[in-house]
Amino acid sequence: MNLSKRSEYALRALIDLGIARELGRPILQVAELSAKEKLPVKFLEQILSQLRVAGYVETKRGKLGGYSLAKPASRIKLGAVIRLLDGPLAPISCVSQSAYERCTCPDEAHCGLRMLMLDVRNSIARILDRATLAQIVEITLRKMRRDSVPVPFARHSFGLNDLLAPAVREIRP
Amino acid sequence: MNLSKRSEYALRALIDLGIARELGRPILQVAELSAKEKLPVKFLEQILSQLRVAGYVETKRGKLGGYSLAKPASRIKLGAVIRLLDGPLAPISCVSQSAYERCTCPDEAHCGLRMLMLDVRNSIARILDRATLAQIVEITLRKMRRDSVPVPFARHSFGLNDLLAPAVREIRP
DNA sequence: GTTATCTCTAGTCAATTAGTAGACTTTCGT
DNA sequence: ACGAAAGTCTACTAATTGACTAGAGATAAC
Repeated sequence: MNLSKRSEYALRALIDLGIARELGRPILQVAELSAKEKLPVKFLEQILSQLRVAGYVETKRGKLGGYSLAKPASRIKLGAVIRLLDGPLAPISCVSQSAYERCTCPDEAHCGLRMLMLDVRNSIARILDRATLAQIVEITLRKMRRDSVPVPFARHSFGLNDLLAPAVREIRP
Repeated sequence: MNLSKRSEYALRALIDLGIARELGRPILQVAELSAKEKLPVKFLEQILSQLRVAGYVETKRGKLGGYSLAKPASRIKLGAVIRLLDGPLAPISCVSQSAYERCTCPDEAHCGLRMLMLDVRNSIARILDRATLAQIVEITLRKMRRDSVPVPFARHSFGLNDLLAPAVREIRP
């Protein structure tokens, strides 16, 4: 019942992009994302690239480039993202909607295991296919504010730029 | 979100043992189980052995031996079986009850992904930790009877013995 | 034209999965 | 007591997947 790291990182990145956009920073760089979530840069790049091909993110190349969401967060279903990266949500393929495959059991219609797993798969899909990125972003931000936790990626909080800028200024007076 | 073959086969075998007991055949041999479910014999043996160590099945060794349930089917929780063979039900370990592990995210309490996955894990666990072998067996048998499908392992239906016995009689008159 | 970014392709390394193989032990029927 | 038919135990393996790592190339800002 595992979520792969790929999916996990993809979801984290999307959530960050959603938060950042909400706070007026539509574009983030891989370096920022990987720093915040402590993820391997190159691996994350691959994942973001896959998300781009699938139409979830857009990129701006070159200096001052970065990634941004390619569509409204309310139209990004988390179930679809997981399916893209990890394949079907169903625990066994004979109960998958998106990638059904017959299994070896002699009679699917009377297979107790299948009935059980169908229940599990529906339950997972109900949650994941309803949850949108917008919902997660909203809940996260609300919780952070309620608990007065500093919100990441806000333009006026300390971020990578705030930390680096003074040093740069000293080097080039 | 995958169930491994190990778990799948274990569950199938347990369900068969439950059905067989219900029909007055408390003991089944690996050969019967693997024939019915079309599973590799030796692999299934390993799995049954693991189920024995964990206290789910008992064995009778030697000729006419075989496997039987070691406790009432109503006391076998399917979630526990899956945990034994596949590890935690949770999609990511920071939401596991049985094997919690901190993840790399900076702040668990305000992690949107974690909230979502907690929801998923609870939903899976609710189903799997409530479902007992007895329930699955009962539902399966009811469905089979309703649809007038021949029930496997019944003492008076055609089974392995019925198929083999005539041949044996001819060889030894 | 230099520097900071993303892009693409390939390679690696370890773990996991799904088995196989075979010698060994136990028990039943005769 | 013996042989056939069961389960037991340990080891091996082959293929796949997962989680990266490496590095040359393209693009855009300054």
